[in-house]
Amino acid sequence: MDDYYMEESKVLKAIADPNRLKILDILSCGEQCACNLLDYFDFTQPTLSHHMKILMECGLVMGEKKGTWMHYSLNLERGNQMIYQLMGILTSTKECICMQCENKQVELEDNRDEEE
Amino acid sequence: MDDYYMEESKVLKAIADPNRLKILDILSCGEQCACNLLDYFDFTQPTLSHHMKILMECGLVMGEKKGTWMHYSLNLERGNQMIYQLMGILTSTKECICMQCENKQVELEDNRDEEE
DNA sequence: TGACTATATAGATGATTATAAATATAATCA
DNA sequence: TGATTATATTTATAATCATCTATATAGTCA
Repeated sequence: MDDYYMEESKVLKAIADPNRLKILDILSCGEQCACNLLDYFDFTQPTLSHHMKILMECGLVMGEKKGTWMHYSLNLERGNQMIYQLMGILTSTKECICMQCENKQVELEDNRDEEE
Repeated sequence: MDDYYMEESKVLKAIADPNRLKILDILSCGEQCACNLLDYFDFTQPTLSHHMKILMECGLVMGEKKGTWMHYSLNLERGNQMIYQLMGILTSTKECICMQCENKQVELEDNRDEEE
């Protein structure tokens, strides 16, 4: 169960960086090569390469080498999956972790009784 | 403009941790006090306090002190806002950063001509 | 009041991360 | 072939982060 949070946190860690959010925003309008992407930023080429690797490792970005140029594009299916899972965490569902321990539910009800 | 990515990355950093995702999942079913939350985890009370502070600072969680107990609850409006902004970044929109530099668009078209 | 309980804060530590400089790889072109 | 260009990798460094121990704060109850 905790593996689920671990996996989701990996994708979120990948996008929890202003530079990588900007990269995703740029790619949302279509494929770009690394050299074009670099123009938007102040950092050096190795740093861009590092960020692209992180975005590719979590599956959000796909890379295709065309001759000398590396072309990057968004994997929208992966993006949708990430957002769907995030909404699942923020929403009360039958599968939710707080439904899986009856004692917890009882304690919760007890607390509510005390409050009102 | 870059401030936008900075702000969004702060919320994402806050949730990009497996323990904090689990906390959000638990809170999705309703308010909980800190003592109940702690039962789900292996770490110590000060560590929980630290995580709750981070979740509160980004506005995703609200805390209310009731006597000795601290009661935490999800701020769903903030959660929705976060997801909406995330979807905006992953979607091609008129406001998108890649639309704001005409040169970039020209370069992009040139690249496409070369490819096909 | 004093003892107890719940929570927060301070300070320290080990792990992870963003970045740059230097270097390596690999494709293109003269 | 050699020069140039685009990208990736390696290594080092400074910053950030998760966690712990110890301590402080503040509310409850006898």
